[in-house]
This record gives sequence, structure tokens and C-alpha cells, in this order.
Amino acid sequence: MKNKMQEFIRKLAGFSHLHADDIEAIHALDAELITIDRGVDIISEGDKPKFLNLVHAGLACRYKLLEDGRRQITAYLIPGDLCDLNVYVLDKMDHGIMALTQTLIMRIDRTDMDALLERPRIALGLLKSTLVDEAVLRQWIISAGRRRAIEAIAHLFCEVHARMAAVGHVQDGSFFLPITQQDLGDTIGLTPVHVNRSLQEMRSNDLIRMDHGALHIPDIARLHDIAGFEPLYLHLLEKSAAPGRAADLVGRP
Amino acid sequence: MKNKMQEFIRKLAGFSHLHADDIEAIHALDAELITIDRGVDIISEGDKPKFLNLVHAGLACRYKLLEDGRRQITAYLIPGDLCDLNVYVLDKMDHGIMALTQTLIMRIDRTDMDALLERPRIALGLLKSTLVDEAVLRQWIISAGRRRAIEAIAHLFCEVHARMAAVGHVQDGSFFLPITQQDLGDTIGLTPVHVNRSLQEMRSNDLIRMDHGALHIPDIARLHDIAGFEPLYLHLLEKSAAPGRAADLVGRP
DNA sequence: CGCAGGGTTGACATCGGTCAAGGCCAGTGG
DNA sequence: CCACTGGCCTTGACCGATGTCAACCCTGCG
Repeated sequence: MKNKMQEFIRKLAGFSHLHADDIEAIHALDAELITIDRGVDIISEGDKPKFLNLVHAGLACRYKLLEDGRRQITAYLIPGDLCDLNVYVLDKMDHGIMALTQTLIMRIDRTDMDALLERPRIALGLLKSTLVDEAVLRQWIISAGRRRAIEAIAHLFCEVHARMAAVGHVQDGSFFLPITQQDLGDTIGLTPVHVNRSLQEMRSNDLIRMDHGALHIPDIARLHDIAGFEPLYLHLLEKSAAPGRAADLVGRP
Repeated sequence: MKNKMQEFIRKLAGFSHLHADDIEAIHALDAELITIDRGVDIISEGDKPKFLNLVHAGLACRYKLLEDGRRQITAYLIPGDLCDLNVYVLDKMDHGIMALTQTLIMRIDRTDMDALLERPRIALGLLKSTLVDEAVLRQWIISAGRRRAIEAIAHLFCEVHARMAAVGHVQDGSFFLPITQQDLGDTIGLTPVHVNRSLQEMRSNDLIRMDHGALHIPDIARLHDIAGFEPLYLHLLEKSAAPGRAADLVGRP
């Protein structure tokens, strides 16, 4: 498949005016595709990765374990996201990355990536995309620090909804987010049982409906309101669902 | 003063092998120096800054206000840090930046910065420095989400200690961190009164001593232990205090 | 001297955590 | 086909960390 770098290119192009030879260079990467099952590490804390891992399909997360088993998820990674750009700054991973659904990963050779980074437009694109990641991280800090349970959950759902919508993965207000309540709690800083109760309340207010990993949001504006969500920070262009696009094989129940 | 870009260059050089002409270009920036008092905005949410603001001395913070007045601080900015690289990605600020102590800011013309970003070594340095910022943000998420009050406060103190030490601002385990308990609470997601009680407990265990904005850490190893602090993620080289270096005019009570 | 901005304290409220028991499937193996 | 199992979701009773409110107290400063 020649389109294997599709998502990555789309993402960079959203930030930087890539030239034809930049795109050429990206396509020229030869990357190994591997499949990772839910719950298994793509990279573990302490690893010194020799490859760069690029999410091709599925959903993964950055996470960190404290000694006593507490876990905090610090990012969701969706197709087009690079897992370990940070090797350029830390030779050892200071956190792990795990598949939240079955995930397809492309392994890019480190030296190939080095070459890519020589290209100013690509470096700039990555810089900008990292700046957006930062904006997302800031929102997560706000959720964990100052929003209460329902606001935080709503905000996360709004974020994921927006990101999914931007790549055409939302159909009629529904998209797949097959994560457990434990996972959810670990991303926001709550207990699974409190997540459970909060979700129940949200369902009973018809803010959301959940069905086998599909999340349905009947009235996104109302959810935005509750979350105090302002999509600006995601730097996404609004894009309606692309019905022609086949759904990913992964992420389905 | 020809050394006005000192901190910025030092920081970039820590990430990327700048060439002489890169450094030349940075020195060639002509930047206006302005003073900002504690509590006043350097940039406000919603601003569309025409300049890039670089912290030259003092301490500032990124923060975000929720509608009902809750505040969350999402980063501390120390000398050498750029406030608003994010204009490259969001034309409007999605958060504010405020001085936590009297602060000296250098305003760099936006087009000058554009030119700087054409330089691959500088772009790469900024990318890497942004990656470290990300690592810090992740730790803050963990603090807000999964650490309890004392652990989180301890972790923050460890982080600031390490960053201060790296630029020679720690003397005998002491450094200036003249922020209020309100500020502290807003960075970790706690109430000022709970911060107060937690600090009292830490003081009574002789983990810290506080005196007019100076923070003294008698046994940094013990604090590391309580916080679960692993300095790796900061990507700092250990550097002992440089007694010859005059303390900044700002940050003193 | 008086004020303002922080720091402290106490009494009490609450959000969210803990523990422990069931319940509900989907997948597996007999 | 059915019983079993392992994940995950739900529930209830109770607990505890942190929040709220409201004084009061310092201390530096005009």
C-alpha cells in the first residue's frame, strides 16, 4: 500500500507547507508494520527505542505507573501520531506506551527519521504539531486539577470527538472509543467506580449513550457547554464525516 | 548588554549544536526589554501577540481561568523560556501568561523569529526544548491526577529545585520561589488552605523550610523519595551552583 | 497608624475513594 | 449446546482527603 504514510503526511501538511520532495522523502521511508493487541506495551518505560513508532491504526496511550500501582494516562495517540519523538531528548523512555485497542504500528528507522528532521519544513511541522500536543496536555492538567468528574469526562469526550471528526471518524454523532472505565479513570485521575457513577449520571441526562465501545453524543453543543470546551486549541479544521472512507479494521468491537 | 540572549542561547545549545552564525543571528535580534510586576499579565487569553515574549529574568506562569473563577496554572516559565511559540499554531492565545514575581521580558519581533525558524539547528533545538516541556507537562498531569497533596507539592519543589540548580540558582539547598500558597494550589489543583496544611506537615517533618520566599530543602534525596521524583525527564545536566554569578535582581523579596 | 495581602485555624461539608459483593456478557472448552 | 471463566460493569455502605466558609493573625508598607 502506497498510502501507508497518509495520516502522517496529512497531519504534517496541516502545519507546514510541505514541498513535493518532502512528501517524496516521507513516502520513501520503509517502515515495518506490526500489530499490537489491546493492553500490550508498544514501548515500555526505560526502553531505548531504536525505531520511531508511528500509529497507523487504532488507539494507544502514554501512561506512567507509580510504585504502588497507581496509573496515569497522559495522552491518547491516534493514527498519524508519533510515539517516541522524545528519544531525541531522552535516550530512555520516561513513560510507557500501550495499545488501548488493537493497534497497527509502523516502525521507522531512527536514522531515516534523523534525515527527515534535516528538512526545515518537516522539522517545523513537527514542532507545530508538538505545540498542539502541548495545548492538549494543558487541558488535561486543567481537567485533573480543576474540573470535577463530569466536566472532565465531558471535556475528554469533546476532545476525542473533535479529533475523530477531523479525520472523518464520526458518523451521526457516534464514534468508537472502546476503552474501559478503568482507562477513563486513569486518564482523568478518578477511580473506576466514580467514573461509573459519573457516566451513569451523564447517560441519565442523555448527554451520552454508550453501546459496545461506540460513544454517541446526541447534542455536542450541550456537552461542550458542560465541559467548557473550546475546540480552538486543537488547531483542527472542521471537516465533516467522509462516508466514503472505510472504517478502520481496528477499534471495532 | 550584549549578553541579553544568554539564557536563551544556553538553553538551545543544550539541545542542538548551534553554529556560530546561528548564535550570531540570535544576538542580532533586537529586542525591547520590559518590566512586568507580579500579578500582571504578560499576555492575556485571547490576545494575538505581535511579538514573541522571552523571559529574561523572574518567574512567570501559564494559567487558565474557568468561568467560575477556578484557576489552573499549567507551567512555570523561567529565564530563557519563550512564552508564546504557540502563536505559530494558534493565532489567538488559548491561555494567559502572568508574572509570578517581577519579571523582565524581551519582546522579539515576530518576523525576526520567523527568520530564526528557517535555521534547521534552531528549529531542531526548539523542537527538542518543546519535547522537554511536554515531559514536564506529563508530570504535572500525574501530580494533579494521581499524586496526593504532599507528593505533588514535593514533586513540584523537586522539579523547580532541579531547574534552578541547573542554572546555578541554588545555594546550600536554598533558592527563591516567592509564590503564594494560592499560586501553589492553582498549580497542583488544591485549595490554598489545603496547601497550607500540607506545607505545615512538610515543615514539621523538616522536609522543607520557608523563609520570605526562600525555599530551603535540607535533604533533597528525601524529598525525591517522597515525590517519586526522577530528574531524568528534565534533560538537565547536573551543574553545581555558580557562586560567582550574581543573583537576579528579581525574585527577591 | 492603618491597610492589604497573605498565612493560619477551626468547624463542618462533600466529592470522590475504598472495599466487597454481585451481575452481565463474550469467549472457551467440553 | 451448555457450563465455566475472566473481564468489565454496577451497587451499596462506609471512609477519608480535600474543599468551604469564616474568622483571625501577621507583617510589610504607605
